[in-house]
Amino acid sequence: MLDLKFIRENPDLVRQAIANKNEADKLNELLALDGRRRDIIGEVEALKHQKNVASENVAKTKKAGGDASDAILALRAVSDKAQALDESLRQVEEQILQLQLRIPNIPNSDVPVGDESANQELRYWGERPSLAFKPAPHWELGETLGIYDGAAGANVSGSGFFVLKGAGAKMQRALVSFMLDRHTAHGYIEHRLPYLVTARTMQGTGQLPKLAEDMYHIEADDLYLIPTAEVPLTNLSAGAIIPADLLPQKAVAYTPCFRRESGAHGKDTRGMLRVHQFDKVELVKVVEPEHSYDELELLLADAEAILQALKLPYRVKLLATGDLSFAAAKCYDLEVYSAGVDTWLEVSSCSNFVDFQARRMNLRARPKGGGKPFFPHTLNGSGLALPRTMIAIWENYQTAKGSIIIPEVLVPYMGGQTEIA
RNA sequence: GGAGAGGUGGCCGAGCGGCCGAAGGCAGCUGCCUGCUAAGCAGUUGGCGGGGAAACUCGCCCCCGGGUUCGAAUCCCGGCCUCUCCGCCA
Repeated sequence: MLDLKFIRENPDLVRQAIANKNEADKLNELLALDGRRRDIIGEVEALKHQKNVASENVAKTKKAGGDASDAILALRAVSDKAQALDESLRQVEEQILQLQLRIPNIPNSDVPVGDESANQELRYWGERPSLAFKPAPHWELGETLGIYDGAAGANVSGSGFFVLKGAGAKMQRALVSFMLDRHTAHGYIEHRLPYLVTARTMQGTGQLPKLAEDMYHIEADDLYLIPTAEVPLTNLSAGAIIPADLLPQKAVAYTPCFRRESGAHGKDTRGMLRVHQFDKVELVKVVEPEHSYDELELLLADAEAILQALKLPYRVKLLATGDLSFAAAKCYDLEVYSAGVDTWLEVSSCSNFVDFQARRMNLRARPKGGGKPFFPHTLNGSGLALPRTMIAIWENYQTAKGSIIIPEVLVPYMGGQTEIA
């Protein structure tokens, strides 16, 4: 979230960001509450000071063996009044927090303003495959080869779930291992994470309160299934003050991701394009504020390296303000071209959240020589989302006879297998 | 799931309901001393918020949230977490 003081001092900037991100504008309400909050604080603290002084006098009187019953009687009134004020302060602060949690991050100045039509396609990499036959979509390929079973997924869990079998399942595992190996070679520390997290954790990275409808919630224990490893991975040190010389922290984790996709019914329903559960390898960085935009470029390059190694054609998009997520200040999307469905599939979003998430989760860092703790910047990016990466492999590497050539870098991870036929 | 123990500052560890934001120790920092290091001596070292240009000042913080009280680290209730034992279990 944004610093209350910053909001107070830069209302126009904040209002513009809200408009650019198409969020509800509750700024005036927030500012009014903030004024009330400070009024109450002034009052309640004066009262408490009075109370503290008088209370000390009671102690002294009693110690000296005197009678303090009059003073005590007078104090009771002051004490009650302070308590009542404290209660209204608590209420105002809760209201402020609820509003504050719904104010989006401010887009960085180099982010194009506008809706998704203002997104900038920055560059293309690789050649789209030129197939001498009409490429089949992955669900046809997969079902024919016996490596994908959509019906079985629906059978056990309903629509939006799928099953991989044989070489399909193995390729998914191969991709996970390959990605983890690449990223750890680039200095990311591998993590295994909980898939269920608390509401507080969801709030830390910005999923709650806004996206409550998009997540699976376990009622009995009040836990949420993670929609991305970003959530547990970024929150690992939430609430703590970490030594700044531990920065930058680079972490990678493979987890399944669970999404209700409540707003997306009827969209991309075939195959593995949009599903309720999918695997993803995620990169997270916690860095010094002054380096975060450089780190974003490096993060993007680390994600791109996977697509390049797999020889999959892709493009890089810089998202416009209207397409930017609630918590992000700047974001690049990586989209892979997939021949069967003949579209660009988003396989990674690389974002810089600056101090927005750190402030929400109260994650701070202590400067090397000591001094005031500061909010580090957090970043994340998929490296990469699995089903769509695999879709692109199946569809781009398919042959006229219906088999799939396995990308070279994956062959060692597939036990030497070079083709799925 | 059952029974017990415990959560205090960067760490260890004390703490009768009233100068306790908290003894003492360690670690850190600053002086002094000293060929260097160590030791010794003295001082110093938390977070958040309000006011102030600033020096500074006020309030809150002893796991969290309530309660009792003029006054709570200290008493009461609830929760969370950690540890030990038993049971169950991949």
